[in-house]
Formats: sequence, C-alpha cells, structure tokens
Amino acid sequence: MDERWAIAPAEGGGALLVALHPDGQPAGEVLREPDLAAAVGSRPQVTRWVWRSTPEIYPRLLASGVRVDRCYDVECAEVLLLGHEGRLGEPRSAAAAWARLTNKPVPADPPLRAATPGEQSSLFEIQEEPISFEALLRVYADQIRRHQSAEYPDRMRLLTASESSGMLVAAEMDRAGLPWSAETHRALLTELLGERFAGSGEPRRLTELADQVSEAFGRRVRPDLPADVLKAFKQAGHQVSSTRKWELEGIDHPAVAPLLEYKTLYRIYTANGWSWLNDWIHDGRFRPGFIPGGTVSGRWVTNGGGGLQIPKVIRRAVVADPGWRLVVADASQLEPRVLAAISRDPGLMEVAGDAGDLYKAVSDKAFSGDRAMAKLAVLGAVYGQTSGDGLKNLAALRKRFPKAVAYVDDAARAGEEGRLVRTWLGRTCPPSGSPIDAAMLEGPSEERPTDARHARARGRFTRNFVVQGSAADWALLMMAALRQSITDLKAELVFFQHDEVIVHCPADEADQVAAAIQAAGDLAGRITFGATPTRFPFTTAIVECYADAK
DNA sequence: TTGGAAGGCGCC
DNA sequence: AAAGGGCGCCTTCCAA
Repeated sequence: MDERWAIAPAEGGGALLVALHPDGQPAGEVLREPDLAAAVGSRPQVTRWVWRSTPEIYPRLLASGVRVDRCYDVECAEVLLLGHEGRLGEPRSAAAAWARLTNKPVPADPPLRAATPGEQSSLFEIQEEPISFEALLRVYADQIRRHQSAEYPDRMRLLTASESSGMLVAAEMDRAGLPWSAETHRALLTELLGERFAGSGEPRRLTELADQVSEAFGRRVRPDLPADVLKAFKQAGHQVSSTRKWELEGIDHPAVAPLLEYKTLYRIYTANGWSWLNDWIHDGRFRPGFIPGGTVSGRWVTNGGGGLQIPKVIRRAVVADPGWRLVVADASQLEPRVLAAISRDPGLMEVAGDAGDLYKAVSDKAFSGDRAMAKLAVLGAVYGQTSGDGLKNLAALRKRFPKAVAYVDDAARAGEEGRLVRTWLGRTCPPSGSPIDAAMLEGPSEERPTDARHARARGRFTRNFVVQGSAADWALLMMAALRQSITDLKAELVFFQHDEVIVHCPADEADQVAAAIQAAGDLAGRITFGATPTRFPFTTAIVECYADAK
C-alpha cells in the first residue's frame, strides 16, 4: 500500500537504499546496488522515495527514462520545518540538520550561485557537506516526529509532500523546456528594435529615439542616464523628482513620448534581446531553472533567465511544435478566492462559490456595481493599502465581508507585534528581527526606518503573506494533481507562473488537458482547504502561440 | 576589477 | 491618481 524507501547515490553511479517503516525507521538491511536509476526503475511498487535532494537525484533518473510518482525531499522538509519552528534562516542542509540533531557544530550553507545560461539544474546543485546514509535516515525519522509536533500535523505533512512534488514537477519542466522559436524571436526583435548597426550592435530604433529625445531638449541627452534626463527636464522648467514612467506621463513636453518608448524598447533589448536569446534558447526550448519555494511565501523563482518575467510582447516567440498546442490556463482571481477559503467568510465564500467574475459579484454586493472600485478594495485589503480611496473602500468591504477583512487584519497585527503567521498548510513567515526579516523590509536608503515604520512594513508583509502563501499552497497541490492526471498522455507541463500553467500537448489531447487542469484546480481546492464552497475556475486558451492566449 | 546600492521596470 | 504585497535583472554609480 504505502511503501516507502530511502535512497542515496553511492560512488560510481550506484545507490544505497532501504525500505522504511511508517515512523521512518529502516525496515530491513541497507542494500547497495550498482545503478541508481535501475534501483528505482526496478521497484515500481514503491509509492514514495525519500531522498536528500531532488535536484541531486531526479535529473539523473529522468535522463535514464525513470519517472517517480512521489518523493520526500529531506532538505525541502528541513526548510519548512525550521520555518514552522520559527527558525527560518538557520542552515538548511541535511548535514546541518544532522549536526543540530547530534549537538555538533552546524555547518553554514554554501553560498547560492546564479546559473550561467544553459546550465542544467543538476550542475548548479549546491555543493555541500556530505552526509552518510545512516545520518540521513536519522534526520528523516526526526523530521517525521517534528511534523507530528506542528500546529496542524496533517497540513504540515501535506505541505512537505506537495513541496516535494513541486520539486519533481520543476525537474520535469526543466527537462521538457518551454517551446521557443528563436526565428520568431529574432524577427520580433528586428520588427520592434530595427536592425542592428554592424559596429556597435546598437539597434537602429533605439538610436533614432535617443536622437529624438535630444532634439526635443535642444541638446544631447542620454535617455539611459536618469540623472541626465532629470537635469534636462528641470532646465526645461518641469519639476520632476524621478524619471519613473507614471511621473513622466503627466508632463507636457515633446521629449516624453520618445523617452517612454525608448524605455520600453531598451528594456526589451537588454532583458530579452539578442544576447538573451543566444544565452537561454537552445534546441528550440527555454529552460528557466525553476526553484520551488524560492521565496518565503512559497512562490517559485527561476535561476538566471528571468523566466517568470517574460514580457507580454515577447510571448509571440513561444510557439508549439507542429501539430501540437499550448494549453494556457490562468486561475481566475486566485487571491480573493483563497482569502474566501482561508477566512471562511460566508459572504465571500458565496461569491467565490461561483465561477463567474468575482470582482463583479463583489461590486454588486458592496459597491453598487462599480467593478473597478471593488477590485481596488479587494486588492487593497490583500496588499495592505494605507491611503487613498482604498481605505474608504476597505470600510465598505469590511461591512459586507467582515471575516475576510478580519483575517488579513489579524495577520497584519500579528506581524506588527512581531508574531509569526502561517499559510493555510503551515508555511511560516521569517521571525521578526531575523536577518531575512530585516533584509526583506529594508526601506529607502537614506534614513534607517524607525521601529514603528518597520512594524507597519512587517504588518503589510504578513497581511499579504497569508493570502499569497496560501495561494502558493493551492498551486502546489494543483500542479501535483495535474501532473498525475496527464501521466498517460504525451502532454507535458512546461511552464508555471504563480497562478498560471502551460501544458504542451498534441492537438488531439488539448481538450482533455484543459479539462484535467480544471479538475486539478477543484481537487486542489478540496485537499488544501477542506470543505468550502469556494471554486477555483481557470481561464483557459488552446493556442499555437502563447501571445494568443489573451 | 569587483561587488553592492540605487533607479527603474518586467512579471504575478 | 497614487499607494500597498512578492520577485529578477538590467543599468549606472560609487566604494573598496
């Protein structure tokens, strides 16, 4: 039924492995086998593999054609457990966990290194202190015990399982890659930026726009030097405190239009231009280097290529293989739906129990039909808006959805008072005063923030943390369910961005995949949050090109 | 030469 | 219109 084995790589491509009891204790002799992938592949009856680190092992299994259903990643578990215990920031390696367990000096984590473009994730797996198989087994057994001590042990176990599943998904997505047409990308760059000059490589359009800016000011101004631009506007009689887009938009001066266009195109040129294309696209695929749980709230990050910040205009280059499709699915109004589920606010759950436009429904209930106002109010409540119309609207929101607003207000107060907050499944914010906390809440440079200012910033952070992080909880379960439901198809998960997934599949599987995504979202809602009427609908598009998805 | 801060902007 | 949450990464600027 639930058959669980631990495994670790051994010298020469071999493996050490052992069956485990439910309490984590070894259930037999430690075996030594000559081939890691064969050791796993020949044991299909194993329902969960326990290992130190997924990036260390799983890419090697995938390269040998071995897929696993479930795993338990000891180092992921260590981070989650440390967090839950209010010790986020302590070294997270298995070796560090072992040292803590045996009262030995705890080795620091090795510094994280950014990937160089095109590097496989297995290669930038951090090099850290070795740990014996026996020690790993002891750490694992202790982690089982620590889960039992969590505030909600079942949820904590689910969190570790889903984070581990996320590690499998990440490795599989990096292996598959996001289909990317370098040819389309190049054509797009030439269309937007013009051809490049032979000498400098500078695109023609940028040079032209820079000349127009200079012409408008009547002197040479370099648009990529904010200080230069600021001075030029002041000389022209316009008071500006920065060169931010929203500030420039309010100025009546002929330099503004070419300047704004320059900024947009310059960003594309530097962030997703020809050199990015050369560095990051190989064999028609983009491999962002997904890192599950890379942020304290549980959102993922990517390593090196800006994989979660692909500008909309560049998505034209994401093109399915011939005869294949991209199923692009975006969870609709995810954060307010998650707030409904975690706060159990009756009114908001009723609204979120409908798959239709949530902001419209909220506006009908509390804002006499003004959808824009309703959306601002909801986002303001989730983000901790402190001024402007948002505050006024928050009062209306509180009247109709008191439990929902109280939930985020309580989280904010906990943060201000230096207490911990947790996501629904138990991912926990950094403790107040920890280095992570300090680095995160650092304000503008000039003056050190006062204690009161820091407390308010922490309150806004914890307010958002419980919603954003619980949404990340849901997303992990959704991905796990989706992954399992498409195993028998040719379809491959190829992209994930907070509340959006892309599956690459043959055209005749697309409808089935779209249905599988919706089913995964519904199932994730029930497993993550228990019985609530809240629905988690997707906006889904079946397209050949990502840019056509909306 | 290198590393960090700051200004800015892309994504959610 | 302006202000609030989470990120990565580009540039310039400046100090070590």
